[in-house]
Amino acid sequence: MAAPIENPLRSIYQRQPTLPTTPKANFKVGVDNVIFSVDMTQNRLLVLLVMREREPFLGKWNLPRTLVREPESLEEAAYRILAAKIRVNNLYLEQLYTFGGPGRDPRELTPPSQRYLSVSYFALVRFEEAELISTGGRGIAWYPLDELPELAFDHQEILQYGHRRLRNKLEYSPIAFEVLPELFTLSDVYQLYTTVLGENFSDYSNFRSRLLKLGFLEETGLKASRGAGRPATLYRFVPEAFAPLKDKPLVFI
Amino acid sequence: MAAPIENPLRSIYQRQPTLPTTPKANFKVGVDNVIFSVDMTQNRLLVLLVMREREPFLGKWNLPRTLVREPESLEEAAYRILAAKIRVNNLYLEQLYTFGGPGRDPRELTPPSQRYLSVSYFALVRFEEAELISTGGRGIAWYPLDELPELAFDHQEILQYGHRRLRNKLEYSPIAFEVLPELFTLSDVYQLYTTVLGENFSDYSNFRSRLLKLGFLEETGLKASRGAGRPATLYRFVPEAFAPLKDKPLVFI
DNA sequence: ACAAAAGTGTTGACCATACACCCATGC
DNA sequence: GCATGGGTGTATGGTCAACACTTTTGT
Repeated sequence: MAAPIENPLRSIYQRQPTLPTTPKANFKVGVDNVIFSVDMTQNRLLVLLVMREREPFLGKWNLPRTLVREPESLEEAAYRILAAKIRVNNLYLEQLYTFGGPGRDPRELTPPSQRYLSVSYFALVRFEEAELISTGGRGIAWYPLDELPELAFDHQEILQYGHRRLRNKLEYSPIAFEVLPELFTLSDVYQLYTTVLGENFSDYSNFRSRLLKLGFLEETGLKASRGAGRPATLYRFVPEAFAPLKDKPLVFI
Repeated sequence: MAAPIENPLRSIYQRQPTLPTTPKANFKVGVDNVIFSVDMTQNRLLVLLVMREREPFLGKWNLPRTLVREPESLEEAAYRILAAKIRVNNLYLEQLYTFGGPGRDPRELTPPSQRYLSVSYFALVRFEEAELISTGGRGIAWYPLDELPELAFDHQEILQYGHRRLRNKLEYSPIAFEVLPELFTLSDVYQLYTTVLGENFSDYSNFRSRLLKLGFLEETGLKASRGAGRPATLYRFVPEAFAPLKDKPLVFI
């Protein structure tokens, strides 16, 4: 996964080194969450956006965010905004990337000189159980990734970076099962993969046998009947069976 | 790559949310570099360490680091420390992870309350051309990864995280060629992989044919004779030939 | 001539892909 | 009984690990 803002090949001697006498910057640290979920009924990949209620960018959408408070860790701050916006029981959360260039936040222009750095987090939640918490009424919504509004700050970039991470993670780690219900059918899994990675990422029957051969899905014996067609077997993800595969290069494709 | 400090499965409702009235923390932002290089003559993986010259942890080793100054970006700060410690022409640099929990730095204990966050960067440089810059004489050295001294702060953790990233990157991206000389033999490449990933990661002849089949190494026609034995063909990395493979899941193993 | 290092080839096991086909249910 | 979605099987080609073998050099 390449970092988005870097050019690794640039020689360090093409740069004018910052004079060591420049004062050390003072930062406020924000945490920005890229929260994804998948609406399986409509096969849509969604991201959670919040309408800004103050300047700068009042009235524009942005990612759920907060400034880190005195006693809390970055991860705690990430959980805090998440919990302020939605109620969920299961989620996957990991740090994404840190954006810290000068000029990211227009508030930096007004003295006393203050820099704004933001550590972004990436989350995946179960759409069916995610209950949005409406504070005062308006201004929080799931947006399909292909119908995004214009975003404040550099949140477009952060979101793209998160999307790339989501697709990669799906291919080699079992985050899908954090977000599927306790019991699920194999076509549930297939659908989830399809809506995130796009159509024709793999044949259903091959996907199916590959997945089963990995050996961490347990047949429950229960069946799910959804309208017409043969009822599907319900499976359960078995973390203990997955553990030994943790560090191996997996391919769910 | 799992984040090191997180437990994704923990429910957010097991946490006591930070009261929104807690004041926003003020941060100094440090950049810590995990700088690797490979000594091919001795088959050793090395990391650059610096002896601390002030409190806290005076006299202990730590990663090269600096606080971000007013006008510079994170990446610029990373380049700045790197350039202050070594002179190189080629390097690979990318952001690693951000560590920001309270209590990481003992200086946080003395008021006025100030938090220290550190954004770590990961770098790979060419050992043969990396010239250490000795400032005042002592206190900067390449350490083999299996003979590390005790490190200050949480730098042991940062280093381990960097090491994990290095091994992963080596498997699916061409960073090795950033660090090999312009012209190299296939056993140079093999040796580099072996010293980073450990012995028996793959048979030489299989590694060789896999690598050549990828098609981004160009035979130069030149030969390298190193003592006894058949002279080896010198190859060159061709970035244009690699470009189309950029987003595909590569396996160098 | 022979040791040392580079480079080629072969084999059998496994795995991915693209399909064709069978099964259980609702209507 | 037929449409619908679930599930199984198979033939083809490719890839991978292990290992034997050939080639080109220095001494």
